[in-house]
Amino acid sequence: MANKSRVTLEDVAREAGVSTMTVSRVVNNTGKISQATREHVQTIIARLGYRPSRAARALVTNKTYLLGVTVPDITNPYFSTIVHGIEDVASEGGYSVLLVNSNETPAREQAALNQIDDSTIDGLIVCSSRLPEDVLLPLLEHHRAVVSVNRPFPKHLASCVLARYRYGYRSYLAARYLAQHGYQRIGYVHLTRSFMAMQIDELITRLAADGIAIKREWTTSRLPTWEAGYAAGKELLADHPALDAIIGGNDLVALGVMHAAVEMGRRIPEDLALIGGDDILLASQVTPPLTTFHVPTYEIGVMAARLLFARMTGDTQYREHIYDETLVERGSVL
Amino acid sequence: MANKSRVTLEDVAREAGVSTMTVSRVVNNTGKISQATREHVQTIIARLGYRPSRAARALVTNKTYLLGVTVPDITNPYFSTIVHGIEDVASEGGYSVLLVNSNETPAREQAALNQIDDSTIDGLIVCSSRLPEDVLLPLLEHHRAVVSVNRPFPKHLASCVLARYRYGYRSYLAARYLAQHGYQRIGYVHLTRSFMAMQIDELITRLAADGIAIKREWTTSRLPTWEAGYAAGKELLADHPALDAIIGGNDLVALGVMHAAVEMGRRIPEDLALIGGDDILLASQVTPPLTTFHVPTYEIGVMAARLLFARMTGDTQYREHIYDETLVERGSVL
DNA sequence: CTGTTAGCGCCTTCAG
DNA sequence: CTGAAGGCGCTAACAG
Repeated sequence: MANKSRVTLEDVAREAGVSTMTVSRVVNNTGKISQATREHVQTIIARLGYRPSRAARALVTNKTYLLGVTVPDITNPYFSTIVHGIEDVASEGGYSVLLVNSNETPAREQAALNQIDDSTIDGLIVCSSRLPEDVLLPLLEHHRAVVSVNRPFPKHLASCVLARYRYGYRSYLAARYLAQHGYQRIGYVHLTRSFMAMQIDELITRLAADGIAIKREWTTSRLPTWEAGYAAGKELLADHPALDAIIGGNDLVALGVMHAAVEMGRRIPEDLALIGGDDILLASQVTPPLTTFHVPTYEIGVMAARLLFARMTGDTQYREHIYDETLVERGSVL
Repeated sequence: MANKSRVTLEDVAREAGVSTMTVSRVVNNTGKISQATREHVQTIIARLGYRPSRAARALVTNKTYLLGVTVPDITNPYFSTIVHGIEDVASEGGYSVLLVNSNETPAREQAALNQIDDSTIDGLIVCSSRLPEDVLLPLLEHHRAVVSVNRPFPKHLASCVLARYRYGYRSYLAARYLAQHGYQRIGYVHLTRSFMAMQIDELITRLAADGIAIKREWTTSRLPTWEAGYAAGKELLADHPALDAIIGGNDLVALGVMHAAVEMGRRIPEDLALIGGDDILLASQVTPPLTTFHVPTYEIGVMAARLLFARMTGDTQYREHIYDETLVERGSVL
């Protein structure tokens, strides 16, 4: 490192008395090389401390060995576990992960996607994008391979990992479950910008068809964070003290509501029942433990990466991986 | 994208009737360009959908606008929050983050670092590396700028973000705190491979000097995960039922111990006191809430990124950012 | 088995 | 204000 500039193939070739191609072949284990020259070249490589330039390689081979992954919030255990799954598969295949954490800010997601194109990464996994279709789709067209998690896409653009029904279908199931258990006034914290979550109006309509009445005022739309859930809980319970159950769009939100409720003197589940979603560790550790929907988060990441690799290796078929969200009955409902 | 190959500077130049340099200048907003040609070129760029190749740029400018970040476990909220902080600063500066999640596997950390060099990223932040010095240091020498989090490095190699005393000093403080509160038989779950955590023997020795006796058998060394803590709790409490307090190397571990203890019929804190470290959300939400050490995790990420940018922009001075870990007294200690 | 010739797409340098 | 030449470090495609 004392020398000013990088050791190149040419340096090695000169020193070894061979051509750059021979060195290149040794480095890449390509073509036929006599054992003698191979070893000789390897010695020189070691002595000079040569390391191939990924930038130069990328330029000529058009491959970066990088996968892009966008998530709205890496701090959310739901997403960090997905990333973990992706990472495991990627690293097996010799790939690294370029992480884009948009921090629940669509503008930032857009900016990041805008500067990452097919010369930066070989493939892209978009998790729960918060961008509207008309800005998202054009940004994806520059890429050779795309996989979407938790959001359906035009089939020619990307393969998808999706919940069996819809991501938000579980809110509907949760409401029915609560109704069956005798709860009458059910509140709902919808997740803002989640394109998969059931919209509030639709939920109300469908439940009405089942004879379950939820009022508009009992619902609110928030970011998928604990803090947002906490604030939602405070407001909902202050404005509508008669609520006897609240459905959170995910565990973080439901747990925030739980904290608010306890602070306000409600007993869970006697005074207020709670249901979340995602089954994060925290959900199982609070008292009472939170009834929620289990989601195979790690597998979602693994499957997304697999679907991406399939696309990257020329499989242009649209493929889908459907996962199930299963109710985990715990103590937050009577 | 129907066309087989990428639109290049040359395509734009030809179409616009100018040289590639002119186009390049327009793209990069460099040098003096007449308003007329600038606009003309921009039109062509838009029409052709030209996007500069990052690979080609990287080759000639030697800059990738990528920061490498290695963490042992992205699923650990401690690290995902640090990454969040790094990401925020990076994206402000137009940088993206290349994430290496070694999954608590040193071999994987090594493999990943080995294929990421200064032609891949412009700078590297190494968080809580689990690699021994003799394999880690050589891997870092290839990089232009390195920052270490939670592990001291030779000053010429990297700037550092470190806990004021040592990362593991808090275990010592925790033991003293427990002793002051009347606990006599204090167990300790040390974090395996953490280079900053106080070694078990040292902790015992120092505490002995303070008149606090901890037996070797009351301690164990585990991975920094909830599951590992749970297993440790089961074993420690089964083998040494007389323990009246246990210190976890971090919150995840301490919370695992708590769960095990409750399952085994212990009341917290009456039968068993618990102290963790990191102050993750989960710690504040269990019952009773966990006494722990607050760590400014997000700021650690921010500072690490700032120190890295300083190094990348030619500041070769060794710099250090020291953060404090402050005890948060909650309900898991009488 | 090994070497030669051409670029990959862009920017740096130096002329105009 | 604009252009021509050259090269970043590597590999693909041909020769030998």
